[in-house]
Amino acid sequence: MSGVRAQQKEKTRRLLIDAALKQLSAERSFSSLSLREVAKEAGLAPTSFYRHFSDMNELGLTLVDEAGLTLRQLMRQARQRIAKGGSVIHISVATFMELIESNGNVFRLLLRERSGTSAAFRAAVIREIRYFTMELCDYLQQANDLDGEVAYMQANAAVTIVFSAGSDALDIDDKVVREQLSKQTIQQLRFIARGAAELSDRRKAGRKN
Amino acid sequence: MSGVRAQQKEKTRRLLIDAALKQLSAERSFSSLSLREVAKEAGLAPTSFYRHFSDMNELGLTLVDEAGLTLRQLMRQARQRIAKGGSVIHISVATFMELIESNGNVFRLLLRERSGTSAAFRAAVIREIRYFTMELCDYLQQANDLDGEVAYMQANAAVTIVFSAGSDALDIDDKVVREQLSKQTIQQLRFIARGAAELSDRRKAGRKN
DNA sequence: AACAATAGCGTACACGTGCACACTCAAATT
DNA sequence: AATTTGAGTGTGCACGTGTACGCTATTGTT
Repeated sequence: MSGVRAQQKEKTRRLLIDAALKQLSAERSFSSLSLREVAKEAGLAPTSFYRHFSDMNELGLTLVDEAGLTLRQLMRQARQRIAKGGSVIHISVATFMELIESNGNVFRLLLRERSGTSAAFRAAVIREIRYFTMELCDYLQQANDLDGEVAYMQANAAVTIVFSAGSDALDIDDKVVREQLSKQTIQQLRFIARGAAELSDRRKAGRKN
Repeated sequence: MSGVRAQQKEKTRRLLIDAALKQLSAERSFSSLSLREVAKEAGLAPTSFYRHFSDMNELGLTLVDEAGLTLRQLMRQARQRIAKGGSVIHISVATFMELIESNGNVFRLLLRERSGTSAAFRAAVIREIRYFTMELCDYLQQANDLDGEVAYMQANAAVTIVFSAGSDALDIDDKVVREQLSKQTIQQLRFIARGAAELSDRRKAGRKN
């Protein structure tokens, strides 16, 4: 196993993945992609596809995994910025919006497959979003000293709001309108943070009595 | 124009609409439906389809319109229940969850086409959701005497949370888990309501000084 | 050096698709 | 009563699809 062969295989595997990603757009969903199209874009014969994936489904799940990875990188990036000081909510929203702008099609993939027709896809997307939510939950719990259940509800609501805003942002070209959307999203996240903090306090007070 | 003919036409038009709705499911999206399938389900020859819709697209937009109608009926229904007394948030969530249970496929249609590949579909869905949001916004503004902009942000966030919960509910069979989801959603809506009320108060106080 | 494994190719097939076209025949109009 | 309209039919075409099959050529193993 010198690797010359395996290395080449990995290379064309990436070619296929990238070919699929490249064809994704606002007008083109993964499910509308055909095996032949992807193979062609990768410069392969249709039948060679099977040397790497048994199925378009398998390719799709790989893409979802990669998208989840992107999401986790985003979280790390946001944390680094936060460590340098500034409003947590503001920085998080800004970082997320930058993802939308630079990796719109990856995000679209997640949004679409979350409500798609394949149970496996839906489960995979939900899993990735859950990771994301859980990481935020831990952070909130520690940073704001929240009740665990309350922190989860806040994290869940926050992720929902941010993803929805991201979805809206995908259809907005005007930079000014986008900024407006960010501002609104930030305010909504503050609503949630405020409500969560109060409930957490009330619960803690209840326990002491 | 005695109507015997027009009446029959309307009847088979409904047949087509119902056929399409019938074929929608968790595993079957509208975009995956073919003209031939729909026509067959309606008991028509494929080519007869064109006497009623120029396109599958046109049928789809009609379905989205109907879904929007369903949404507005839901709002009315919730209001009637609220008038009889009880927690506004609780009743609203319960009513919405009933819609998910009885009209899951209609709701799925909205969710999917909102992030679909057709700009026209996306616009149509967004329009319907906006109507819904605006109606809620008016209600919140009047009932809670809120600042207009704040009321909109609250309505927008609330609809986002509820729709997301609805989307989750579609994949939950267990009634207990569903109830848990409802409880969580109610709590999240309270977070938002709390935060919105505070901001609105602060704004009003600011104006007086 | 001989052999096995395998990435990639080209051909071929059956299938479902949207849609064009030329019909029929009942309802509506004149 | 004569004519026009239009809802619904059946046939047929060109196209894109997934994938089975047998092949080549290169790498890895013995």
